[in-house]
Formats: sequence, C-alpha cells, structure tokens
Amino acid sequence: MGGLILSLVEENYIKAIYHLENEVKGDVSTNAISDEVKTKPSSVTDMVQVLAEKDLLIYKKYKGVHLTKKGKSAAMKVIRKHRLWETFLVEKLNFQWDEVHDIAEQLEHIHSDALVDRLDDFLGNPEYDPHGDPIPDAEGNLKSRNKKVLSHIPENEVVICVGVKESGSDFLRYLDKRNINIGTEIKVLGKEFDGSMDLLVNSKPFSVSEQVAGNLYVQPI
Amino acid sequence: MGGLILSLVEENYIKAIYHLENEVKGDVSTNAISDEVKTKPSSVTDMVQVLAEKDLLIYKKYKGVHLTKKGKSAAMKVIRKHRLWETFLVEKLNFQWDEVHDIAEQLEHIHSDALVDRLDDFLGNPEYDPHGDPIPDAEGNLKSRNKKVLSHIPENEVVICVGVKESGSDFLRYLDKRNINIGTEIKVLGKEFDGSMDLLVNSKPFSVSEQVAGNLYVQPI
DNA sequence: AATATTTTTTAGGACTACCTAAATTATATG
DNA sequence: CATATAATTTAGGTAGTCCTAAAAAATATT
Repeated sequence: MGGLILSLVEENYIKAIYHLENEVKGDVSTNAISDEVKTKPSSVTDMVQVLAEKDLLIYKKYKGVHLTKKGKSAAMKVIRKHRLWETFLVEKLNFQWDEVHDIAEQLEHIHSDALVDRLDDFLGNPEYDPHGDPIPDAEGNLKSRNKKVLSHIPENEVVICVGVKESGSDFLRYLDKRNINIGTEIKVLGKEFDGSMDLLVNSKPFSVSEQVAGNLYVQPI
Repeated sequence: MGGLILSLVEENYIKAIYHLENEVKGDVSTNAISDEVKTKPSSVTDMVQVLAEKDLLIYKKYKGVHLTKKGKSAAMKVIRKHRLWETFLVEKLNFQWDEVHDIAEQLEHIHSDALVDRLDDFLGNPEYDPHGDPIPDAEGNLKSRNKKVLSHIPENEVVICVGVKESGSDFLRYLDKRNINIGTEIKVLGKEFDGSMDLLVNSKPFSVSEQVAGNLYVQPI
C-alpha cells in the first residue's frame, strides 16, 4: 500500500519523467530527462536502469522510457505533496507564488502519509495549487479541467486565467506586476503578426508577447 | 550569514553531539555518538574528521569531541526547526505529541531561513514545543527555565509538569493514558524505598515508578 | 606495574549517484 | 543509401557515508 519508499533522487527522476510524458508523445528520451533533472545523460542511463529494476518504468535501450502504473502512482504522490505544500506556503505562510517552488521541492520528499492527509484537510482539501495546477487526491486521481493556452484563444473571446505553464519566478513576477492572477478576466482583442496578443485585462488594454501568451492557461467563461 | 549548508547526515551528527554535550561533562565520546546516530564507531571517526575540517567541532584522537561556536549555532538551527515543526504538527495538524518526532526529524532538514521565520510567526512565536522543550529564537538563543526532574522534588511540594526528558512514544502514551500533560499539577505525597513516588495528580492519588519520575520535568508553582 | 578489557582508530571495501571520455546506435543529410 | 551528426550507452572513476575486521591506544583489574 503505502510501503514503497524511494530515495529523493529516485523521486525526482520519476517526477521529471511524469512531467515529460505529458509534453511529448511516445517515450521520454534520455536527453530530455537529463535536461529536466540536471544531470548528464550517462547518469540518466544509470538511473533509469535502477528504476526499471524497481518496476517504476519500462526502459528499452536507445528507445527511451515510460512510467508503469506503479511509476505513475509514485509520481502522483510526489506531485500531490508538492502542490499541497505550495498551497500551504502561499495560503498559510503568506509567501508569494513565485517564492514557493524551491521550498516545495524539498518538502515534497517528506515521507508520511498521515502528514499529507492532515495537511490536505488543514488546507480545506484544495483542488488547485497557487499556480492553478490541480492537486491529485489521496488515490492519485487528477481532475483535469479543459484549460487552454491563451495563444490559442480566438479574437473577441473572454476567458479567465486559471494557471501558468512554466512557473518560473521571472514570469510569475512579470504577471504580478501587471496584476494578472488566477481568476483574472482577459478579453482577446486581436493577434499580431509576431504572435503577440492585444488584450483587455482589468478593463485596460494590454499587450503580451507570444512567449507570455504561450505560458498562460485560460478557460472560457 | 545563513550561508552554511550541511548535509542531512552532518546535521544529524551535529545535533546528536549537541544533545550529548548537555548530558555529559567533558568531551563527547565516539561510542556515545555512534549510539545516538545509530552508526558504527568507525563511521563516527570518519565523520567527526569531516566536521572538524569544517570547524564545526574540535576533535582530538581518542579524546572525543566538542562543538565550536559555529557547530553550536548549526545545532541550534536544526533544533529550532525540529521544535517549530513539532509545534506545527501538534497545534495545526492535530497530531498527538507522541506521533510527531519522526516527521519532525525529516522536516528539520529543510533549508530555508524564510520558511522557518514565517513558520515561527504563523505559530505565534511559541516559546516551548509540545514536549515542553524551549524553542531557540532566530539567533539561536535558548531561554532556559529552572525545571527539575520530578524525582528530585521533596515531599509535600506542589509542582506543575513542564516537559519530558525522553520523548519516546511509549512514555508519552503512558502519560496520555493517565491524563498527565504539560501544565498538569502534581503534588508529591511521598517516596518509596524503590524510588517510586506517591503523587496527587488531578486530585487523585497516583504512583509512578522511579523511571517515570526521572523522565518528567516539573517546576515549583 | 603487568595484563585484560574496552574504546577508538585504521585499512580496505560497498553502495549510491554522480562525472568524463570513448564507443555504439540512431537519425538526418547529401 | 552512405556518411555525417546527434543521441545514447559503456567503461572507468570520484565523493559521501556506511560497513567489517584488525590494529592501536586508553582504561580497568589484579
């Protein structure tokens, strides 16, 4: 049941692979993983063999990797913890949403089912973390909402911001400075040749670059 | 200032040595440390050399070890975190005081000064943890209170329970079952030949063994 | 004080997770 | 489709932390 204990490093690999599986079709490559966990590809080759041995993923030489059921479940547990802790840091300790990632990266590796369950209750069983990402329940189920990337929204549509794709500090602080938060209403006025978009945010006209528009998750009203 | 980062293992050694220094006069022996951190003495010899190299302690071959100022300050930081997290677990997540030690042992190694400071504020800057142990402030200062061990209290004196010496689960559950908590008033009625004590607890007569009496910290009213 | 016992250290490995450099396989290009 | 390039793996090594067994030092006993 809850008896599988992975090392901190193993958990980071599993989490990285989980995230990569949602970005690419097919198996996840050695190089992609090495980018994500910031080690050399040769270290990844070592590690995926260890993880394959533990039935957390399927590894085929030169072909890449994908998580097994067991691996996905392990990933969900780490992600659940990460997102609950981020919520705690923002909701209870008043951190800004751009300050919590590194701390949550540490907290996500604390092993205690009781702790996670109680934390979840303490926070009021939140469905989404401060970046708008859904928090898996204790069984690892993820409610997916039909969010879209802002850059895919056609002209004249009105949407609300529900999350961010990459939650790097720079990007989050950029949004803060412009008063764009989760829940902010955005109307798409038009798109420019360079992919930038003209918007109406908080009733004021505002333009964002392609990069920003591609990093914002929104939902039709 | 806060730039010193120790590994989890190093922090555990420093913490263990700190605790042992408060129990024995003079330098702390290799064997005592190996008992405390649950490794073999030869591993301790390895590790104290590493810690001496980092100026956290003074090591003299065959003579034992004592913390430097730097080492004590590192120990206080870990202890501060441990006790704040224990307080969090009991006060906010409603854990029992006998359930929190192992989780706090993990949480105490999270590195973030901002987190500790905010947690401290969130908890209302508590002075004592759920076991009655004082929580060092951000500068590592420890307010010591003149607590005594129950077994040293003479007949007819009335005291209140302020803490426990060893906070093992068995002992804490024993106290819970008898409704002895921090704040409980205890009157010493008499002592027996075997070191056991006759008490008045919650207005009811109650006897404790020498072992229990030696593990309870009390303070004159 | 000599010897027995206990404590501590040394020597030599083991294991995890990393690295570099070289070899191999897969993919892309002409 | 042959070759150049890129991706991946293998081989061999390092650092941190642990271990066992043997040697050395300290302490206790007679």
